[in-house]
Amino acid sequence: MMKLTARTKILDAALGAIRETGYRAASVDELCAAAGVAKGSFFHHFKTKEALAVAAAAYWGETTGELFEHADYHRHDDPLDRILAYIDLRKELVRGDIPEFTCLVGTMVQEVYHSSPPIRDACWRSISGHAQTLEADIAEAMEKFKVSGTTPESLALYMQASIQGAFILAKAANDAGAAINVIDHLRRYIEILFTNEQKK
Amino acid sequence: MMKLTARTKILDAALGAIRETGYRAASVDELCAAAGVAKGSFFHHFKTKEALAVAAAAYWGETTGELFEHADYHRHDDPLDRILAYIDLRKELVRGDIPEFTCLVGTMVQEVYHSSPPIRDACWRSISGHAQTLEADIAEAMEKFKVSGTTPESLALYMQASIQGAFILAKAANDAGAAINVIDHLRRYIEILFTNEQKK
DNA sequence: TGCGCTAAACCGACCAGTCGGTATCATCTT
DNA sequence: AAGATGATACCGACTGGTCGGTTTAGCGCA
Repeated sequence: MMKLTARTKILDAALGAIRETGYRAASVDELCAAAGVAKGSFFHHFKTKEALAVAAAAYWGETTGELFEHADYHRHDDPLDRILAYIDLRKELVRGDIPEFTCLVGTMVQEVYHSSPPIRDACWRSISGHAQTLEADIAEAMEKFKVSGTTPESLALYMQASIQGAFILAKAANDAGAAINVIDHLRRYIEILFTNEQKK
Repeated sequence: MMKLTARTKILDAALGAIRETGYRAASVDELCAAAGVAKGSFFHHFKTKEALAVAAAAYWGETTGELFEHADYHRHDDPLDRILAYIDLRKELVRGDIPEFTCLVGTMVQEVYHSSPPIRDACWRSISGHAQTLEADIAEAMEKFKVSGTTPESLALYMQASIQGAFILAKAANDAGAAINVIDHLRRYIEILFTNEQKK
């Protein structure tokens, strides 16, 4: 079990606050209050607010990584089924309020890509790292269904882009349904991409 | 020709600054300096910074709306060709530095969807308004190629989501190529969605 | 006694927004 | 024609408050 130290309490608070209000608007004082720690503890554990953001991006990558690692979708024998089950899982995760299902690093990187390269790179590590976990299944499916004209890396990143775009639409429309609609199209793309090519 | 008043100078400065650094980080003083106007003028034209953001989202919708309205892709006879040419145009627009081709409202809405409903709604009007300009072509193509299982609105919004996701990846990877890769997949989806269904 | 950690007062920089004032110009009055 | 009026555009010093970050004093456990 994870220790409930000040550090992890601050990280958990950061995840929630940044997903709600963004990086700049989430003040250190606010984070400390939400985490139930004093400001001194914050700067004891993180040299700067920027360092917290980098740590939060890594923390996000770890926690979500575990979620997907232990998910059921890996159980399917067919690689395409695994990919589609992954998409179904992403769709299922779109539940509750918007800050609860949207992506920390996708939110953060828009704000800081220009002003903070360290945070930007940490966000990219999280996104691309997650995308990489899909590449083996995609490679296997591409071979099995004789799909060419792209690469597992390229397709995995496209899936992440669609999902990130789904979150933007959900936020703008203030409606989770907008995200669901996007994920349904992503599923359809994958489906026909792998089943269509065979008919040629 | 547009009058070069303080108001439009501020709006133009806001477009650039917000796309670079985000809404919160773009301070009023900074915007005034970039626009070459005094702070008093800013608050003469916009009651609050939030009001500027709402106006900027509308202004963004107008200027980009004109760009697409007068673009060449409408000339194709075939509706599918028009859609694909639209995607090709979006791909061509991915040039130069990242702040120059990314979307103002997509950037802004992530930051403010929770804290400012007026800005959020203005962003949604811009996104959904642009998506609507694609619906007629999509409807025509769906009928011509006998595609069912979705709606023009749904597909138009998916296209916007993919493009927004493309921008997020480009920002995170600090590489416009990441956006190109996404748009290529979007094109492939549209292509096989309309040409595959016929073979069934 | 010493050390990892926490607490809260504190600091300068910067923030959005205010306010008193000037410049310009079209309209009305005489 | 000349002067008065009022609306609009613009200016920049100023304010109260918040920001990230520092400092100093103390707590709990070895």
